[in-house]
Amino acid sequence: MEFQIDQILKKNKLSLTEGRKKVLELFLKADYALVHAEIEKALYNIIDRVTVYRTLQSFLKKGLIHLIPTTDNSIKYAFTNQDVRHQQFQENHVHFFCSNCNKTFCLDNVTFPPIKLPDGFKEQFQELIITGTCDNCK
Amino acid sequence: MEFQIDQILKKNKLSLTEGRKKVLELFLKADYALVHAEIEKALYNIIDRVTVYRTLQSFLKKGLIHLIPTTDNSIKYAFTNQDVRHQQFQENHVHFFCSNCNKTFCLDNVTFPPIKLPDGFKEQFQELIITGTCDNCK
DNA sequence: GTAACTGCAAAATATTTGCATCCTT
DNA sequence: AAGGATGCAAATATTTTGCAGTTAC
Repeated sequence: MEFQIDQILKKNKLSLTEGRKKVLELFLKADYALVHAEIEKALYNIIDRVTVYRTLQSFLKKGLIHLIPTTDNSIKYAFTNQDVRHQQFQENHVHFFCSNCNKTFCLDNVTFPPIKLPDGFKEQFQELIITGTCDNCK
Repeated sequence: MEFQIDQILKKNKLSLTEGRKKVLELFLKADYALVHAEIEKALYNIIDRVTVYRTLQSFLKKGLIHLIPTTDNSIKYAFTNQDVRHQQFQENHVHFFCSNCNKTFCLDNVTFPPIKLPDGFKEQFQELIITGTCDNCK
């Protein structure tokens, strides 16, 4: 995995610092979206809270991770699947929020048809958020 | 409108206090979702910041307003259309986020077909967030 | 009259910024 | 060597809590 991590950072023109490697490792190991607090906690006394904020910003800017809409005043970040990156990322995207374990998953393989909008509204992209119970919690 | 405000509060078993009337009035006048900061600002030196927090909580609990997922670490509250309340509220719901004016609208009349999920995932409800430019900003 | 609501103060959290130092390239 | 990244401290911003006083019914 270390090799993969370095590759991803290089490909995105991000310098290979310890903090970035650690944060990226967390995203690769998790199959669900992360919030700042989880990352901060996981890397407690390894990298600083502020560095986590800045690392997330730089990952976001590169498109390495993306934001997932939430209703709970948190920001959820999900690793952007490198394969779908140029295909679906800017288009329709499906996320699943498990109301039991509170985890959010990207459903990269699920698609949905575009929806017709009222006059005057012009769409850029659509994202679907499905709430329910996930595979682990069923 | 005053009559309407009182009616809505009564119907929802909420006492008719000045603060609640003012907050509800804002929701009725706006055709888009509000965030705490907007409400606080609009009612500056009329009702306290803390009361706004508590009023939003009580409206939420009654279903008078509902949450809209956002990616920007804010909580957006939209007035729940009384007509669709028992029909669509717990089911599929469509919101439109205008990337120009940053306002979010409920599209009560737009519907979409349910999406098939991978095995193990069980859905409760789905909500679609469409980003683009709204009627006012076109 | 009583329970619920409100305002104020303060505590607790969360996020951002500045700056000196360290690390990657 | 140089620019960018980091840690620490501190400034801001946001949200929650406690409590005494007030209001709705």
